[in-house]
Amino acid sequence: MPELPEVETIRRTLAPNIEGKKICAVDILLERQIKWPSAQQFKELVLNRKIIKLKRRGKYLLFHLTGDIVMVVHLRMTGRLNFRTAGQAEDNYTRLRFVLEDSNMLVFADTRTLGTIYAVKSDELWRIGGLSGLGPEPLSASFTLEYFEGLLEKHKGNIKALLLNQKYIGGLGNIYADESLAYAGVSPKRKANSLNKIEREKLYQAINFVIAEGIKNSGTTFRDYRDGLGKRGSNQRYLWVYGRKNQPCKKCGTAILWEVIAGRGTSYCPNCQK
DNA sequence: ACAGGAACCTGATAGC
DNA sequence: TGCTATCAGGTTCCTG
Repeated sequence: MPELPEVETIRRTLAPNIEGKKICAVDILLERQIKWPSAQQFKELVLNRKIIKLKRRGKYLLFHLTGDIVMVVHLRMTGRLNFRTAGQAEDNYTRLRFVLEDSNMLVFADTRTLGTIYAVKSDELWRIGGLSGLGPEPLSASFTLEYFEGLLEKHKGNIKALLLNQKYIGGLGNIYADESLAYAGVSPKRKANSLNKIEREKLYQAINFVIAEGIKNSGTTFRDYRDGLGKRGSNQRYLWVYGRKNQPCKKCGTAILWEVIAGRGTSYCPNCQK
């Protein structure tokens, strides 16, 4: 569910509440969401350690703990991380609960149970394949126009599939891929290497723009997404195409189309996006 | 390299 | 009201 802006918002809302706190208890309610190591070993690795720093890479959250341990969380479609003060009601679909030294809690809840959680020594992050192979992310120094142009020139596959591929660009998902293409005026059906120089530049700027706006608006809440304190994002108000099937394009009034492209539901304006 | 489909899961909603 | 089909902010694995 959450893409880069949502995960970044979760990071920002959680960090001040959990950094510097010790994990005093771990309740694992659904063991299979712990992907590495075993549930028992996971518990031993994180218990009684202090959360030094909460970082993010792409759609992954990295909890840096004392003793060179890193707990890594990927929320997939419906995962949530919630900071709960001692008296607050239990989340529905709680799968994992961390009780902190001040008796507040960090709760992992996940309706569809697709989220994945790991704990590794900091020199064993390579065990998490999707994380170690992550491409440069929008707004970062390594995501240059030169890199992006080279990427598009090298690939003759579908542009939308390329934008969604985390090893090429880290952090874009279905919403922001569709929005980027809409802002750039590029059809999601195009082949990556068919974009000319102007289109490549427009798309590069569009990606950085929609991600920055998404962060500024605290993420996009369609259904499940909430920040680390349970609040909704507001970016859904500003979307051009995603979730707007049959509604008029905000630019030209043409009805937004929806169809499956590159295996994902895709929204676009057939008039503005060529 | 690339495309397409299935798998992993549960729940909301649209349509009949 | 009640069934069925489809869809969902993701990723990985398999086949062709």
